[in-house]
Amino acid sequence: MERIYTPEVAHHVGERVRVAGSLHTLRRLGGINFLVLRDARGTVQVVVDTAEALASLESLLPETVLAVEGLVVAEPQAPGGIEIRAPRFEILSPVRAALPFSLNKPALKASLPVFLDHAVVGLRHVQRRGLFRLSAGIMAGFRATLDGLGFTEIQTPKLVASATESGANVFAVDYFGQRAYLAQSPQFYKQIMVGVFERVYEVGPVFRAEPHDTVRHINEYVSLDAEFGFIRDHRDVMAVASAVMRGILAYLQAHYAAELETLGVTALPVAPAEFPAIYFPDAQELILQRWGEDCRGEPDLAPQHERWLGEWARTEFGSDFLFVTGYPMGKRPFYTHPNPADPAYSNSFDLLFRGTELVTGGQRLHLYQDYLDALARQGVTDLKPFETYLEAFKFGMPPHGGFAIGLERFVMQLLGLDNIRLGTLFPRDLSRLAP
RNA sequence: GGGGACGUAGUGUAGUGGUUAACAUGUCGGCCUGUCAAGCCGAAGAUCGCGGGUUCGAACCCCGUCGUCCCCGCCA
Repeated sequence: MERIYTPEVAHHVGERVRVAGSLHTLRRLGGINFLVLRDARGTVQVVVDTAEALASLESLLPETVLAVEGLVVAEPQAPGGIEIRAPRFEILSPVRAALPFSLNKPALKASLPVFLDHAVVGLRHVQRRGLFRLSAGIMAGFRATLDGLGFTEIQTPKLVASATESGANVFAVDYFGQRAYLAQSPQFYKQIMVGVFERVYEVGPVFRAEPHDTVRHINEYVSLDAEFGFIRDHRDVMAVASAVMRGILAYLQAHYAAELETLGVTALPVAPAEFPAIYFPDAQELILQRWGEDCRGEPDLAPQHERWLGEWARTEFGSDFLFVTGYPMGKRPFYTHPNPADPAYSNSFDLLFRGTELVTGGQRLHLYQDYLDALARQGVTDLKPFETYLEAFKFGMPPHGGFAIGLERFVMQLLGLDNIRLGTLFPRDLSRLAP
């Protein structure tokens, strides 16, 4: 008999069906017992009321993998109004060891380190599983939105020869006796590919060797990158970035309602047709006026400043999103395009989502000579590591720009997680390289 | 890299100097024919992270050490 998924069982009342999955829970009441079987899509109750059937489950613990054949019966007392009776069990993979923590309770009760140590089974919990389904939905929504805008998906190398993009620390690896690095971003390659496809995006891992230890940093994360040509300036990039955010949220609403419900998300973030934006120096002025902290002249915003600005966007514009534009040039990588009217500031932006930096982007330089000048200003004398990168500009690149979204941070802010590690399948941090 | 807090059964917690370290959950055994966080009865399970010190006496106080978490810097 062909196996069906648990949500389909309801369509087979009066028939015998075969379902397969994990033993979620077995409630033994004596003469009647209820086994709940969990598969990838849901759960179904199986009534076990004969000694033989019960004996076939003897000494099996939760997470035992089994197949069940039985008769589907409509029963008002059953969860979902449906249950399987007169079952025959086929044990596919018996479990006789107790789990480190219960997976069959509504809320998973394990501390963060315990959960992470046992993530291989902990991820099976319905809520954790739903969270990572949602994460898949964010990637799918990102792709769907950009596909609709004429972008081409690319995959660029994660093993790279030079680690010269910015100040961020990189992981060095041995590459057949040569020094190589794990890519800290696809920046160079995605720009190069604008010369090929004009509009590109990439979903892939990036590696940061920063020894930071906070609730919103990990050392390997998934970056949702986009880059495209023939822009006027960074405002065109912001328009696409906000369209992507709205596109992702709409995609979740359309295709991931069940996961959102499982995770208790009753309302999606407020993403207005046009996201509010504030110019970097104006943001600092606002912080002084509203919260009395003078950070004018500082090259960057501190996390507290971002939280304040997030509140402000919420109360002032009813938006969960806020662009901060024009970060000082000194704080941005060399490929950043300056503001022609105010060259100390850049044509770049951050997008704050509920008061945390979620997206960084901007207009890039596109003229060959500008790159040579920018690198010289950075004190770079050896252009050799930049050779392949610069070659693209030598042979003509359109005005372009792009942005990158941190996937796990998006999940974290969307679901109000306390720690980004909860939004990462197998997080890599200062002390965690396994599982 | 700088600062702060916390380490107690498998798991989550209580216990702030005094016999046998408590509760919930999980596990094991028993009862139970409508459970859905099942219920009731019983059992096992902790050298209180590790090492040293103070004390008649330490889970508790002190020092060291290891581990974990949080904040800042930095970033997505």
